[in-house]
Amino acid sequence: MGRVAMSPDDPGHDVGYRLQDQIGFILRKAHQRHVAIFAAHIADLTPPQFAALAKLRDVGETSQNQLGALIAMDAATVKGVIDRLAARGLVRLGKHEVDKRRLLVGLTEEGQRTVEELVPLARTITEETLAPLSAREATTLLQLLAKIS
Amino acid sequence: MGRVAMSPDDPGHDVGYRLQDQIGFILRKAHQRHVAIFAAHIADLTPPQFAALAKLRDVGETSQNQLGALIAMDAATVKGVIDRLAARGLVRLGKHEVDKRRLLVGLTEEGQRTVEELVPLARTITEETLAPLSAREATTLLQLLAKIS
DNA sequence: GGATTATCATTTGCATGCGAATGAATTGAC
DNA sequence: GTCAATTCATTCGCATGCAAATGATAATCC
Repeated sequence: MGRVAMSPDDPGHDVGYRLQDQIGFILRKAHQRHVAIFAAHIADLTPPQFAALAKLRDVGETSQNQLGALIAMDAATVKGVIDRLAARGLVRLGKHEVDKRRLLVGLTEEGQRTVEELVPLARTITEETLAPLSAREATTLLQLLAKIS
Repeated sequence: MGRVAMSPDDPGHDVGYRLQDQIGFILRKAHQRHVAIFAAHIADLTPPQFAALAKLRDVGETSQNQLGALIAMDAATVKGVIDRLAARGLVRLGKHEVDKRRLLVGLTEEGQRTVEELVPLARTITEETLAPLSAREATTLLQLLAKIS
C-alpha cells in the first residue's frame, strides 16, 4: 500500500526536518546573539577586529597571513579587517626584511592600550553570552563546539 | 610591592584571556565549518536561502517580515535573500489584499520541487556537521546552543 | 474623526566572509 | 642553477548581517 494522507494535519512531505532543530540554524542564531551582546559592550570595534587585536597582543608582530590562520580568517577577510584597524591607528604595517612577500602587522601603542582596556569587557561579553548556562553546562558547550570547529 | 616580571615567559599582561577559548570565537569557527560543509553539498544555494525555502515549505505564504521573524533575519537581510530567490524563480511575490503594507512570499512550483530535493541533502549536512560527536553529545550540544540563542 | 503611534518594506552604508583570479616572491625538485 | 610548484598579498564579485533613515499604511488613543 502506498502512503495515504489520513488527516488534515498531514504535512504532505517529509516529516522530521525542522529547520529550527538543525545545527546550522541554531549555530547561526547563537552567533547572532553573541554579536549583539558584543556590540552592546564594545560599540566601536567588531568581534573580528577585537580578535585581531587580542591575537596580536599574544603573538606580537606577524604576517597578515599568519594572523589570519591564528584567528580563522581567510586572506581576503583579514586584509579588510587589518586595513580598517590600520586606518584607525591601532595597528602598524611593515615589510618583512627577508621575505618581501610578507606584510608584517603589529600593535601600535594605542592599539596596545586599547586591547588592554577591552579585555575586561571581553570577559563580560563571554559571561553574558554564557549566562543562560550553569558553569558545568558552559564548559560542556565549549568542549562540544571545539569538537565541531 | 608592585607586580614584577619573574621569568622570560611572563606575558606582561592579563593572563587567562585566551581568544581561542572564548565562546564567541568558537561559535564563529563552528559556524564557518558548517557553512563550508553546506557549500560542499549544496553549491547553488546559501544556508540563509535554504532556510527561507524550508520555512516557506512549512508555513506556506507569509509576509516578508513574518518570514524574517521565523528564520531570524532582520528586514534588510530577508529582503536581499528573497529578492535573489525571486530572481531565480524559486519564490513568488505578491501584494497582501487587506494590508497593503505587506509583501506576500510563497514558493513557486520550482521552489517547491527544489526544497523537496534538497531536504535529504540538508539532513546529510547536519549529520556531517555533527559527525565528530556521539549521538548523546549532539543532543546535548543542540540543547545548550538553544539555551544561548 | 483626527492625531499619534506602530508596523511593513525599502534603501543606504558599512563590515564580515569566501571563491576565484592575479602578480610578486620564495621554495623545491631535478 | 633553472623551472615548476608554492606561498603571500591583493583585488573583484557576490552574499549575508545590521544600524539608521525614509515612506507608506494600519492601528490606537482621545
